[in-house]
Amino acid sequence: MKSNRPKSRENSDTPKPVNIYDVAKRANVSIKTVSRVVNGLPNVSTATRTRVMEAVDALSYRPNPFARGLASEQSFLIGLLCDLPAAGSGYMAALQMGMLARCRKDGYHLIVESLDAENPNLVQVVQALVATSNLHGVILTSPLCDVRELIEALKASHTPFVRIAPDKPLAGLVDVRIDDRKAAYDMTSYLVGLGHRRIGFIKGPADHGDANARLDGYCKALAQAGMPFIEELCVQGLFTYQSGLDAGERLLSLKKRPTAIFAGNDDMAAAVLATSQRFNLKIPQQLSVAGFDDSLVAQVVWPRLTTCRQPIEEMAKVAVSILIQRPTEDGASERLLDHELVVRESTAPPGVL
Amino acid sequence: MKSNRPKSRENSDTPKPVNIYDVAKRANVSIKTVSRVVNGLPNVSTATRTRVMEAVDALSYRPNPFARGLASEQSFLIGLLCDLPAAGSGYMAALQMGMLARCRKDGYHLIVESLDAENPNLVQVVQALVATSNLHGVILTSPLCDVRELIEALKASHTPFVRIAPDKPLAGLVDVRIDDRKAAYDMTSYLVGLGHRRIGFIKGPADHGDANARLDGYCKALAQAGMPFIEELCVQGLFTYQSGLDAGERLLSLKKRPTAIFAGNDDMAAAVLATSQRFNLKIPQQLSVAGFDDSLVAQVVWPRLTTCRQPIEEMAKVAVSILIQRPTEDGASERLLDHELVVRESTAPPGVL
DNA sequence: TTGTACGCGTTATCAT
DNA sequence: ATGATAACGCGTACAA
Repeated sequence: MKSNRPKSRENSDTPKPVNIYDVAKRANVSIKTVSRVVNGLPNVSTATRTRVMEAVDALSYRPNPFARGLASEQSFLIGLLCDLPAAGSGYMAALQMGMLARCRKDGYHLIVESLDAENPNLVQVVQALVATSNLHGVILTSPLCDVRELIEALKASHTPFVRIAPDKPLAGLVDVRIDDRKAAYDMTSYLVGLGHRRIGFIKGPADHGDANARLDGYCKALAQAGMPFIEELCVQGLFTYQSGLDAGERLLSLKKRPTAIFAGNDDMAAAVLATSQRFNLKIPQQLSVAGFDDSLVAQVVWPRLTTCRQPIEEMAKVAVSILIQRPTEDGASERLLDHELVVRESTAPPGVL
Repeated sequence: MKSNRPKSRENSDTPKPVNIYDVAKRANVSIKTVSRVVNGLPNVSTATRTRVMEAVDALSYRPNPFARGLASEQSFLIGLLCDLPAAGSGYMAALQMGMLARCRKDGYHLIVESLDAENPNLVQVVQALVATSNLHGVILTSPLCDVRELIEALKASHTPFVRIAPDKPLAGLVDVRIDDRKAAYDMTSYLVGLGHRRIGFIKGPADHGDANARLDGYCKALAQAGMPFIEELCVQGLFTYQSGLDAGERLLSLKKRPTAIFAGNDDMAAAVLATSQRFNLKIPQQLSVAGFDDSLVAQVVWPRLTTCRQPIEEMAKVAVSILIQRPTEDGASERLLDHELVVRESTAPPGVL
């Protein structure tokens, strides 16, 4: 016979890569039919289909992802791009959990990549990344999702991507987020409702997505309550614990110190807790503290933090779903998920002693 | 000319997948030569080499990973397998950071997969995973790294893997860890040195790698100090914050309560801090608390935790390095890294008021 | 030092 | 409903 080899290995000292030919032979059909069955395509008689399926798991055959990728441009790989400092946070961990769960459901895998938003040749890095890993889609988190050149590079590479909690909406992009403005508004209103009249606020980094919206919400709530926006009560933070320490110090050193402090995220709120210990302030009797995210720390500190829960895992799942379905090829879209106020022991009416 | 197609696209409405043929043509060489240059193989004159390299980045050519994988069995993918509950911890986050950094250095990518150690068909899941993703190597974390069937499955699949911080050494495996026993011994000795005579201990889950070694170290230190091991002072925990709450409660409810508590990890130590608030105990004046890991929480709580730092990122890097170099094809090996005692504000001599 | 030709395991086209 | 056969892009014996 001619050496027209339908492949298979006999010299088995190496395990035994079962391939589509083996299955075809065993089921007495062509490889194309096997392919159809494996990929759930129509036009196969139920008889052959079952016969093939039997062969498949008799041989415990798995399609080779490389061959598949090479032939079909499908990688089943979702890329998660996150900024270096954020990579270790509870927020990111929760995101990953959600993505993982959703990926698993459809046989996708998650590739994690940490980037440095400050890196001057960030674009190069990303280009190399998408080029060398053939991602099915990419998920961008803060603050990466607001870096213009990065977005342009991604667009140019024709890699679908969705942003989670971006700062500003941008033409033609698809975003997943909560209404940070409304959420911060709710929290501030809650504090006002408690009776607080001097409410401090610790901002997040100016380039950071949700941070600005939260500031807006804070302002709006004050305005609506007929309370003035007091410059000195609104200090800059960076979403890090350390920055929260500094911010807290500044707020608590004020001549007229606030009776409540609303921090832009939980890490900074936890820092305020620590700082108030140094100032010998009892929480919540002498000072109310609120955070944002409902991350792990919110429940680990004492007293536990009143905070605003983002449905982080849910957001992650939605983002992956969008990518998998490859919708809105061009049209922008925005998925707005619900937030939730979580009241714990760190807040109370002012002046209760 | 014959239709022996060196491929390339002219009808460019789709971007333009530059392939090795394009580069070859432009550099006036064969694809084999391009391949050699791209892969840094020898036997290429420096003249041609530079010519090829110019062509490469003139066209900004990137080898197609699928084709490469299909032809060479190289995936450049490292798999990180972690248990579901652990996935969100600071420990895992730190591990990832280290792995990411190391992977990047050699053009590898990190695929994260969360598994449920309790899942009865865990083995199936893992088999499917390695079969469908062609991992270059796999990293196992606690408690997955001590699940026998899992290890057997991995062995059978011929996927190289290394374990991080496993419980027991197993024949023929390669492990990366610190000396948990020694570390716990050091911490306990430190507390003894402070003058504590009743030292509580919160164990980690029995099936969890490092947990048992730490218990051993605790016992050894007591013995060496001529102190008895007191049953009621040693309570079970699960490495979770919640379990720490329970354990702390039990220890602090004792008739003769301990003057110091050494928790198996930081999360549980943080919980003890919270519980002692409820018992109105001043830390460290009335109770010393020590943790383990030096994770983020250790610095976020107040007072900050005295703890034992594991070089987590370093361990991660070492693990990846091992996988990349594919060493010790069969021989076992163990890399022992150094730990470090980090003394902060949560510990002090007993009875100082 | 350099090039030719084939194999890797799929998917897809186009007949049957 | 099913099958022969050509891509897909790269590595690599083997030849030159």
